[in-house]
Amino acid sequence: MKTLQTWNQHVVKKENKSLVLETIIRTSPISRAKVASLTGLNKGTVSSLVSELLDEKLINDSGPGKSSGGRRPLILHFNKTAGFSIGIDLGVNYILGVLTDLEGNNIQEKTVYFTNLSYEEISKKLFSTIDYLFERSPTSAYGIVGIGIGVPGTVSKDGEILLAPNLDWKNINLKAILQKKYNLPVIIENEANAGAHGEKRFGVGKDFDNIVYVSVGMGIGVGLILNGNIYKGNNGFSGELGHMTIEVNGLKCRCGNEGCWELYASEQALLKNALQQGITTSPNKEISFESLYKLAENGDKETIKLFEQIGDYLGVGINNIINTFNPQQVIIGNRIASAQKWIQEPLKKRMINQTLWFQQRDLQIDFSELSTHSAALGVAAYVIEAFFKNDTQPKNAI
Amino acid sequence: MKTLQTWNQHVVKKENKSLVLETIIRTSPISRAKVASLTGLNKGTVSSLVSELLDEKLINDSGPGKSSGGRRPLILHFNKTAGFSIGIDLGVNYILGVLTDLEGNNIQEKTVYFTNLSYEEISKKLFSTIDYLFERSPTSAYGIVGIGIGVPGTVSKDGEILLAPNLDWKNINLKAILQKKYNLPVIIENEANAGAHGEKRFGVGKDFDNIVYVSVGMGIGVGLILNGNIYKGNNGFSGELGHMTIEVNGLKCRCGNEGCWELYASEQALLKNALQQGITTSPNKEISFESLYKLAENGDKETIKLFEQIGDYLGVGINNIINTFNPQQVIIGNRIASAQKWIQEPLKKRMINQTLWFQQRDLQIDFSELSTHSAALGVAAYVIEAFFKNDTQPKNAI
DNA sequence: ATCGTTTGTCTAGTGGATGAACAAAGTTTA
DNA sequence: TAAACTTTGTTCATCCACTAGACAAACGAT
Repeated sequence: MKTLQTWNQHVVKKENKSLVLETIIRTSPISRAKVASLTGLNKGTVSSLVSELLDEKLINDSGPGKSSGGRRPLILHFNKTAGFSIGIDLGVNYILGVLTDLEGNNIQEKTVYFTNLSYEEISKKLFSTIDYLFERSPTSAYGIVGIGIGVPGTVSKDGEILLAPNLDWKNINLKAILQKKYNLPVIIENEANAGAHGEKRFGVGKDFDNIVYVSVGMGIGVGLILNGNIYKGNNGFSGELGHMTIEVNGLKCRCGNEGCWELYASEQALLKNALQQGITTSPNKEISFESLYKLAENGDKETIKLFEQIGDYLGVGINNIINTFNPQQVIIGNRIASAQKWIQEPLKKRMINQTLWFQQRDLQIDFSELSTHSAALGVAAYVIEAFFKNDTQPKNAI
Repeated sequence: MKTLQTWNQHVVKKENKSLVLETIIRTSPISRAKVASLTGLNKGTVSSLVSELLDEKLINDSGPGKSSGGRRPLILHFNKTAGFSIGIDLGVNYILGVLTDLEGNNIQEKTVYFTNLSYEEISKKLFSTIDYLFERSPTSAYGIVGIGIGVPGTVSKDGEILLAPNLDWKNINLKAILQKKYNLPVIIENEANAGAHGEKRFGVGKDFDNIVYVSVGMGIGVGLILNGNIYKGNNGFSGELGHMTIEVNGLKCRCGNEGCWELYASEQALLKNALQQGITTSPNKEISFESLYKLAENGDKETIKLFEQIGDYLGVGINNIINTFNPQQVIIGNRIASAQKWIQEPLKKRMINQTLWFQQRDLQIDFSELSTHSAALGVAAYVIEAFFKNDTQPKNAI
């Protein structure tokens, strides 16, 4: 039995206050009268809610605006600097941290690169990145409203990192650790989910409600936005589409399965194929995504073919995804997005041949807009949303 | 911009009235006091809402019950016969119609079999099935509250059947036709979605919120319940998992794709393989699911192997589904469910080998409980739910 | 017989939305 | 330039739904 209770009457106020605030955020600068007509609320109701929001410093009044044939409106603005959010993309060999205002604008950022570090070393770098952003955050009414971390692995619903294979982490409760250290709300989210949310809020996914975000790095992660919300599955383990079987009795994967998609369509596959074909970049230098990218850029036919092959296999998996989710949009994100020019064509060709006609109606394939920042901005946005959800009841600004 | 407005204050009443009604339905027989404590609402509030529900004939008062040390409670019951619902499973070679009360109990049913009929002939049979159930419905306060149809094909959000390949139907607006003919609310739903809903409401899926219902008949359809709600995708075309690729460059499918799952794991595949192996049943008789079932039942090793092979391939696709959706439960439904004894083992074996360990936690594979009735009962339930959604504001019973 | 309990109704009170009136500050028109 | 209309935002009386608490009815326990 659900303990879900749809109760009382001052829920109405909370909801309406939320609605007013969201309307101001979306359409600011705006007058009280306009808010009333947009929301359908009474002018008086809006007036009183607005005055509370002003008290809470969440919005500003910038004085009279231009008249449209009557009394001049008092212009309201969202006070986007009433607080700040920290979003971290914790990658396999980098940490990207951003500091954003309450609108999600990137105010400060810092990237640290590394290779093969232990958990202790990485967490030290993580803490110093957070500290760095803390120090650079302007003073504000609410200060830092929370910390969000995107991780390349599976996260349970209570924020424990259960398995991050590429980091070699297992069962780490980063949420508890950070909450204790900083005494702030902390959100841990899968990197692909965070990226999907970032693209939806700030990138190419703005106008869509059913989005499949495919994060192609060394592995493949997928973030699903269904009916406008992230879908995490039962234990928060969804989106493990990198381990979808696309070839029965195919290559052996370390996950125990065979024929997994990410063995055919990720950076990992690209590098392996390049090695097998004996493609050489600079002598004595390890082959890498960047070096292959340069080779292709210089017109090396063999390398371009490798990228095209990745595109083709991406198409196979994406085709499955489309037949499963019937999304409005598929977004290819993470590093591979930079190779769009070679990947796009074979991918689309595979899709046109294989996807059911009625799935192609209103379907769009896009490449990431925020590029490497989508996950960090996405978790920062999650933090902001959580802040507002708990903050529509009056809270004291400084 | 969404026109979604979270507004006013008598929404509260509607919600609470819904809550009270649902509580009574779930836990009847029950007293007003118990409803109050279960919902968290005030006794007075419950009293007034209950009196409205009594006026609307949606609940009954059966007089005093047993005391537990104080005044005897007045026992409330859900008036499950205040109205009736019609649910139809429109199959490829049959029509199954059920008449249910408002609790979804099967009151009357009628099945018609046929082969290779035109749209006109089928719709005639459909109408006569509906008429049959109409005539047998008891008189009640609200009469028949609506008609629901489950169809083996894709249905758009406004109820148009876009493509039902096995019926050879295309772009048929059955909803408009029925609404006009019967002047009642009509719900058209994909058969797999309906089946999923049926199993969730009345079958093995009762206690789960993330369910994948795999309907294996001649083809494979999938109904997805995510976060407790049916997920239909952008255009209502989701769940076309029958056309998921499980073998690159595999068998050619009439959908234009290659290596589609349903070519390997459905009745269609079973029959084809039987033919190829030269398995003979009764001479001069066409091979069929039933005849193969009998052969296997009699211990024919070859035939059993065919079923096991289906189980294995079902496992491959289900494995993909699990890695995608991380559901709590997978339900195998439709006719193939009757072959559980041969299918179950190879299916589970494939899964244990291939599914990620953390996906197997809290995961359950079940076979359908309602068997052939899940889709019909499912749409009937949809109709009932739609009735209550529009009926929590007062409506006049007869 | 008395006391405590449970149930359901009733009444007064409260919080929040609404509509209308109104003042303030504009623009448009004659 | 004055009069008339418009637009904005506040105030106030009213309404609606929920709540708390009092109360009566009906029961069990001692």
